[in-house]
Amino acid sequence: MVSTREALVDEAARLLDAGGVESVTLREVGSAAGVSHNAPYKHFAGKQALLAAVAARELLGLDAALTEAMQRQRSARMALRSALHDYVDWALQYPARFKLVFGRWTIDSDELADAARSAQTTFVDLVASAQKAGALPPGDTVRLASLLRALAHGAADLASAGHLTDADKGNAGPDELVDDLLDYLQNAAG
Amino acid sequence: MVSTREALVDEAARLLDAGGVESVTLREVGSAAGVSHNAPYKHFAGKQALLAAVAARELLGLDAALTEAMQRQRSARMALRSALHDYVDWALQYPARFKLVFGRWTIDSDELADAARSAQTTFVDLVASAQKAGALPPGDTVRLASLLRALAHGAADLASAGHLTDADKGNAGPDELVDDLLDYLQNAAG
DNA sequence: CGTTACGGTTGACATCGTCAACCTTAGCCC
DNA sequence: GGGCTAAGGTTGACGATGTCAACCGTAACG
Repeated sequence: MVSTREALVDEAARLLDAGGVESVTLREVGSAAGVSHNAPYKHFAGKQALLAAVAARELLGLDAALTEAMQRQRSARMALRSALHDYVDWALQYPARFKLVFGRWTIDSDELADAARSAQTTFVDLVASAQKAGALPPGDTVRLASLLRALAHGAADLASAGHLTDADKGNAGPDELVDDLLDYLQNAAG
Repeated sequence: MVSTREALVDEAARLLDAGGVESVTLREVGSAAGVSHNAPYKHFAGKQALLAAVAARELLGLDAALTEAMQRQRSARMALRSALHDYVDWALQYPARFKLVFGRWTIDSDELADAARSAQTTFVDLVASAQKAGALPPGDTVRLASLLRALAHGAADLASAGHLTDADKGNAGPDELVDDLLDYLQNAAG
């Protein structure tokens, strides 16, 4: 038997996927977890704190997936490409979790901040490997990582919101945009 | 004397800036416009329709700013850079409007769709000019425009949410990321 | 055995989006 | 002029929701 706290986080994540943030109500979360509409307050300071716990759990999962992609691939370039594609695919499959994790955090959560720091460090390491392997141009690694992260984030967000299909050409999805940038950077690395 | 409808849109935009989307209530919008809490329903089908009107107005303003930036600058490269910087600056100054305009639209609004199409066309024209001037590599213009738009969007969104300062190096703000990408693309065009 | 902290409950309250019913006024047709 | 209609406004109500307060049982511990 899992703890009630975990059950609440599980149900909140499930409702999040089912209908977006606005469909997550403390009453339904409690009800689905088999407790009353006010039980969540015994485990979280409020709705925002519950959502922060969901975000932290999701961010830890992303970090783990990133680490795994790093070790699975042969070349640093393919590892980076794979990681960015996984990120984009995850964002498109779970848009509500994506917006929750990478939206503005309304509360201060150490759990969440730690998870974010860990994921950021893992990704910067991955970018550094790709630089050493000559797949990316040299220079400030953190700054280059920010560039890659910003593009993947923006492409995923625009696509998720339906703003990338304006020209309905169909050949400019978020995955293709990531590949385009990697190609440009590869050439710049000479 | 402006129409009540315009006043409602004005007040909604003002409340949006004051405290985010969740602080925009139809009751307060109506009250601030000097009408009752139900008057907005005489002009809009509901809250989403009112927000869509705000988004459409904002998008038209963006399009106009884009056109103006296009004509103000000497070179196509500077025009593009200026337009992207303006976009980022606007997103950082009015994060709620930014999220509203570029988030998922929950209703079908012709007004909104037309404004988006217009802004998209203007931006693609700007990218085409930069390609002709040799500031950007040749190739699918729409796709290249998507790449630029995705980066600017992602950088602005991450910065607005506070997720770009993790390493607090301070030298990788959204404007710098835009410049980095433009430099890489300029070299690829050479 | 008394006390205390934890996790749960019920009940209440203010706020919000929305719907229904009603009112007023201007324009229009006969 | 008299009646009709539509636009724009009002009040009142309802259900859903986040949150607070009060209460309660139970297990650990001195």
